[in-house]
Amino acid sequence: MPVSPPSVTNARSAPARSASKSAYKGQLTKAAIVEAALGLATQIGLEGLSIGALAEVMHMSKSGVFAHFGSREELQISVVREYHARFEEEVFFPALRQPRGLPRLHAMFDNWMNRTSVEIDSGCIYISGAVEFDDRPGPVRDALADSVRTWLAAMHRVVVQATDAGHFHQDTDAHQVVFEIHGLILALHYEARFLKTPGSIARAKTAFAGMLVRYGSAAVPNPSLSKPA
Amino acid sequence: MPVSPPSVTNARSAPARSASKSAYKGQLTKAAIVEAALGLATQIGLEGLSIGALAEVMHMSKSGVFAHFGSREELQISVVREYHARFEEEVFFPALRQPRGLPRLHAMFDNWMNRTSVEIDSGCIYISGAVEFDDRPGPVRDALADSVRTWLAAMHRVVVQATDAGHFHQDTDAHQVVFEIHGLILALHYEARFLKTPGSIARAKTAFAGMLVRYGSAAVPNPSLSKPA
DNA sequence: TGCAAAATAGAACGACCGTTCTTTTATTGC
DNA sequence: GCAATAAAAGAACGGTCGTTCTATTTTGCA
Repeated sequence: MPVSPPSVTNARSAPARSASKSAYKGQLTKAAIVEAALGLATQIGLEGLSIGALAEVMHMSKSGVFAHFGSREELQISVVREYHARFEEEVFFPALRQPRGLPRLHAMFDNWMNRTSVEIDSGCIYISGAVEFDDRPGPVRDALADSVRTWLAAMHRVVVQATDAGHFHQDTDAHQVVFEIHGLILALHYEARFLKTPGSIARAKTAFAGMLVRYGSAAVPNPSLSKPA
Repeated sequence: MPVSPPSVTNARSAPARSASKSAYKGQLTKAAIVEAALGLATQIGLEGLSIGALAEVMHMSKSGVFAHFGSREELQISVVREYHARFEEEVFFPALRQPRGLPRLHAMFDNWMNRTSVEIDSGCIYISGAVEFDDRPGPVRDALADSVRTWLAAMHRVVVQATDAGHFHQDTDAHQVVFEIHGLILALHYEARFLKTPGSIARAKTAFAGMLVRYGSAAVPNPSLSKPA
């Protein structure tokens, strides 16, 4: 299950005093640093994220920032985890309130696309991180890949449910559907953010609607083809 | 027209002696440097490309390498131009030997996908560059975006021709087709290179075949749906 | 209020970066 | 082969980076 706690855990200064009782100020500071780091990382990438720049944003000293993580790598991992949590919060969990099958899949795609639309300005670390770490093994790459795989697996589950519910052809390859949806999001991000091609959001929506027609069972007309609100 | 000469032009040491007659050794060296730089850039990105590392590969001094370009930015632009030339050579020009319309489009996709398959190991600077420069204005970004736009425009032209030839529905939106094909390539690159998902190449092929069915005119059955050789 | 521990600051390190300048070597044209 | 010129090397610069170490300040708890 793609559930991860907010996880404000320290790298070096773990209190270790039996149960975590007192909310040290350091943890709040660390959370604020991670938030700022996430903002920087979405713009300039996880690799472009520097402790010096982060310290400046936080009005802190480099060593003050550094002490919270113990290494730049640990900082990057914290950023990935924070991004993962927000992605779930914004894209995955709300979709669970929709009924299984096609409506839920449609909600997941809409939420994902809305987030990507925002990220036309801010950037997406699942996409930039994939490029930065695609042949750089290590814990950062692992954290990134695990997050993305978790999300794609969640989508896959929903597609299977849609097929079982008769919303898709019985012989629908769920992995194939997820692959193609992923491609739409990637194309949207590429063309809108890099090429600045107008109308990319509409293209992604149109393509998704076309996918539903192609994979949709003829017996059961697709209930959520019309744009929701 | 997406045609660019090999363009071995110097930044600082332009001979300027009327017509360029003598083939200075420096131009050969520069071409070799660009080739090595292209190899490095595909692996670690245009931003990761450093003159020091490049000098080491070339068994030259940093300043020796540097003198050929005058700036790192100029080096990066040279790499982009070289990549552009090879992309044309490998993907675009061979497809022109196919008849207009669907066969040519199919060849373009196949060539593009074959190249992307190779780049699962080596990396694609059209993709990594988009992430590295998506909010970093300047001549490198411009060179990259121009190259990609040129290529997408070429694909668009071919789709229009396929529609005119009756291979696609008469109301086919060519930009939409190009958008979706682009998405397939991006998904292939992402899932194969970063996530290491097996079978991604087959997924891209399957999705393209599905696209042909969806956009294909019912009157004229698609001649090149079967895999070519 | 006082004391221990946590949080932060500050300075310094070695490494690598792109770039500049000067000097030496290699190449070209006559 | 010689002189002119291009190509390459070498050393040094200012800058940023992640990290380490020590000192100082702030916090939390009795």
